[in-house]
Amino acid sequence: MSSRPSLAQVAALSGVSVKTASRALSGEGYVAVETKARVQSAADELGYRLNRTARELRRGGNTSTLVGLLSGDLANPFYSRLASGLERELRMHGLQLITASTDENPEWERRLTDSLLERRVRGLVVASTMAEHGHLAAERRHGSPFVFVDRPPVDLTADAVLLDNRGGAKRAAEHLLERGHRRIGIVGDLSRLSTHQDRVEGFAEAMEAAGVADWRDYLLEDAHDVDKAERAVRALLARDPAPTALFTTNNRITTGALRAIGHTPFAATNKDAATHRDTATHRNAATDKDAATGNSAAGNSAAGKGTALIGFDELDLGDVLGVSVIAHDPEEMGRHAARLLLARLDGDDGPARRVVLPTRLIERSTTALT
Amino acid sequence: MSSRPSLAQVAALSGVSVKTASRALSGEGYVAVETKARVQSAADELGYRLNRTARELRRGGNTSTLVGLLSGDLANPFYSRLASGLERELRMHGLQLITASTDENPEWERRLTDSLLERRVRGLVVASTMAEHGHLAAERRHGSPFVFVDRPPVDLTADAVLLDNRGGAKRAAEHLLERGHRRIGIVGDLSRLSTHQDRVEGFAEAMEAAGVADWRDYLLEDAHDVDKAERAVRALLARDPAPTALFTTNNRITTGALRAIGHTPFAATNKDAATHRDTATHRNAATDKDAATGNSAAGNSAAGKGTALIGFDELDLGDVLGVSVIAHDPEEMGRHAARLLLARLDGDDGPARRVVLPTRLIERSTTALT
DNA sequence: CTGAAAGCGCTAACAA
DNA sequence: TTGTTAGCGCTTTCAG
Repeated sequence: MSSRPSLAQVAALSGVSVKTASRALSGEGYVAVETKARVQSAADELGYRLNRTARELRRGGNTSTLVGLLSGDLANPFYSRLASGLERELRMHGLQLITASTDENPEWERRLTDSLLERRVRGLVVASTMAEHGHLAAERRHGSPFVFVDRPPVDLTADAVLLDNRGGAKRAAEHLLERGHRRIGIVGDLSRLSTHQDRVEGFAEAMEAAGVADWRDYLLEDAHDVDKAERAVRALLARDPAPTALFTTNNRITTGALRAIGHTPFAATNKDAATHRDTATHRNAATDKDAATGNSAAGNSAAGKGTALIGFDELDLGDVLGVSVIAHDPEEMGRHAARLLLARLDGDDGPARRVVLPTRLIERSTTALT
Repeated sequence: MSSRPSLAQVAALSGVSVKTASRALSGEGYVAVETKARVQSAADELGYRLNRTARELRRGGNTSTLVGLLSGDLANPFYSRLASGLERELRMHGLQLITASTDENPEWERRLTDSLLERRVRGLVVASTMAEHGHLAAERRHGSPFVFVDRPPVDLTADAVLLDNRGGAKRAAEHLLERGHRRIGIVGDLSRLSTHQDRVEGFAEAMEAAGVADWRDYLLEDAHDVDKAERAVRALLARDPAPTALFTTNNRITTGALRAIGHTPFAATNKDAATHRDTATHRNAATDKDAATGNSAAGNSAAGKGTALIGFDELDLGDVLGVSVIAHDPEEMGRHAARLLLARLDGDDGPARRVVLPTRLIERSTTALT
């Protein structure tokens, strides 16, 4: 627990001035080889390690190598893949990522933003959950570049990497309409999120163009987690008349829907049940053998089995399961964000850029013609 | 792009000393309400923001609020869920997570570890990919607590949160053996990883207890990504005699195996193909309609369709797909790591602790009796 | 309640 | 090639 050795101690031990020690260790040059070796071994002996924060303080201004990322929750594959793409790209340029989860809570987002800025991050990538961003206007003047991802800035001009939400959702609806569906349920995330609104809009556009005026009857919103989504879908399928198809507007809702619909490959022998979902519950390495009691998937399969489904976001096992989706590339979004940021750090002071990434329809068995 | 205002500038503008400004803004007290208000408004006017690195430098020692996490790749759900659990727990205690991906490359790990230590992180959580950790012994004496996750430290005493890899793998093998399987293929990750070795050991124990001596004939290792795993499984199934069951030792290998085996729910109508896997490829929002050409999943279904399968790690849609797994809770591992770290930061200097988290068998349709 | 001086660990600027 | 001095932005210490 002895406190860390400083450069001064290394200098003392090797009998040189602090500055010489600094030069020797930071590879600045202009140090006799012999001196350098002596300093090096003194450093090793003491277990010396540069204090990067002190260096950055002295060097002043923009020398931090930290980039902040604010997003909903890393456990969501969309965010984690975004983070992965971003981190890798930054790492290649000597920058490090510091992540903070907001849990889609504006208050947390505000607090964490402050905290990252106090830490003098070099830039900030944010999948914002806030309604507006005027409060960041002052920051921009102080030279911290922001890149918005997934959701655009409101009341603020800044770079952004977005998805073609509207187009993707429209395509999803068209795909279902082409297959003859008219009563199409749509289950969405938090209604305040712009991504949600855009997806509903795109959906609406296709539906109205097809002359389906009452599509709102089958709209369910604010299904923010898998369980809520499962319940929402179940409720939707219980309607009379029931929808013949579903559009789920993100990966978690699609997961919930799949559970509700019971698109299980081997329904007859499937022994899995709702109790298995909570992997947080540990039961001492015991064997779980649930009989079919309370098996929600099987239980409802009669109701939803024939229901067509298409989801926004690709799923990890989407290909194996055969789920039709509107796919896009979260890693690419992260890489793009990194590139925009790096350009700013490189001195680019042009007008704010907005990149819109495409989506594509992947047609699989959940929307196959019967 | 004007540089950030410092406390001195706030002090100047409000006509007080630097120290008074400091007191006013950091809520230290002993400031006249009126003075405090004046300083506050000056700070607002200038857009002042505390420089936390300067504060930490001055306060000395262990005042950083940063905790580092080193792991393979956030895009892997195991790591991202671990990170999520860790981050949330730390956040509740005012600490922030800084993540770095090693891509299972020891060289990167070493470099990133150095970098994090130079940043004076308060502690380090590491899913190490290195063969030994003796080089960190010096660090421990300087008061930076390490917590190893998933894989234990080698040549170093430190806290660790591990899985019951051996027990879980043994249980998997027993489960298959109980169902009458004898020729069981086992596909594993990088053979140098201790987790892999432990899982193979557990598997071996059960196999040998059951009198299956030649299990190694069906062992394939170093299938580190989904594609490699898919190919490995395909090769295994092409053997004569082919294995009747498979044990895949992590989530990515299981994914690859599912693709190879083609456990698709609607095989007859499944239109998905290998080309869809690369979501990195964007094709301008176009519709992908692949005919069954080159559909690897369907193509091999004849070979592997009847093959039983159990995987280590839960899968996102494992319940819907009906895949039997040895499950555990990555978030819990993260939370545990946080707790161990927090205890150390709180002054706990007892002997190194080792937590072993249980696994549990979830029996689903891929190992159902036919 | 307020302030002046010193210093955290490091490096820029300027000497020698 | 090496050393000295000053100072990054903040807080501690000690006086007012």
